Amino acid sequence: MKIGDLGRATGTSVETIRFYEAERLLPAPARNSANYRVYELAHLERLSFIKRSRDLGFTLDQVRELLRLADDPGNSCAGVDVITARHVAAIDRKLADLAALRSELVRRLDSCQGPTIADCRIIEALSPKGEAAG
Amino acid sequence: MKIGDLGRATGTSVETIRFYEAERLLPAPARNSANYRVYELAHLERLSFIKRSRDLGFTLDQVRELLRLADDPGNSCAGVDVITARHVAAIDRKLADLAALRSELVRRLDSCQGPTIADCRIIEALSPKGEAAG
DNA sequence: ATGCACCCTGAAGTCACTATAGGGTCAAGC
DNA sequence: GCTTGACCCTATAGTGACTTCAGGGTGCAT
Repeated sequence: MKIGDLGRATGTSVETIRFYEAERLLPAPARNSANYRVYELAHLERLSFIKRSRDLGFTLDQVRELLRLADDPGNSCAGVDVITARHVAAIDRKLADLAALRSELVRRLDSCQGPTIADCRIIEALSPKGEAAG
Repeated sequence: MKIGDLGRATGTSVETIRFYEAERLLPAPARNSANYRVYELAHLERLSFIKRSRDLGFTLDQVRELLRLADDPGNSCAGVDVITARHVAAIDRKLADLAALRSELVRRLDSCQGPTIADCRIIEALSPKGEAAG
């Protein structure tokens, strides 16, 4: 299996696969006579794991840790739970931040009286002189 | 007003102010005999505008556009509304993505039976062989 | 022989800063 | 007058997770 096949099979770009190899997330595969990378099933499985983890928003460092834990079936599951729970907490913070941000923006959009910048409540709210309107 | 004063007045770091100057978001101020930057009220107002916009999650390119629009009071307010509405839409997408992500993670956390990696439903769900569990 | 899709490496670009190295300025205190 | 410490300066590199680019090699069909 060549790098393009692996990319199609996992939904990962060729460049990203090479990047993961440089980052030591994915072991360097064998090369054929043309110096092309030749991947085995194990690579496909490992890259799938990485892809799923990334799709779930884990950072590469978290993925590294998850891979390390997953590599030994005798490890305690607690480490995985901690990483996941922390990640959920981080997502909760982001959700709260974004929701606050959104309501602020919508409030400004709704109050915009236009038609020109001179009357625009959004610009007014962003400008220091528009403090009272913010 | 020196760069440190401006930073304290707006809640921006000195490095960020210099960065904004290099990015031409903030005009280069006059210098005193010691080659220190000397800021006027106009700089304070412009940096406040930038800071508020950034706090609302606008990208620097969006801030640039908002500044351009804000600079002419005769401009139509519509441009500002479009930028803001697009930003709200982008936030909505992010909120939906994060919410989906969160429920996925929580589902996996809840179903984790532990105690070891061998029984861990999270790792199982991330692994290709655990497809049926995901 | 030509075209095209695919592969290779190494380096630079993205975003919005942040940090670091290596210096200069200025007021206060001894 | 000398040091200490807070502030200022420039230029450069680092962050995360890729993406893009330059410049080339390979393999197969026409």
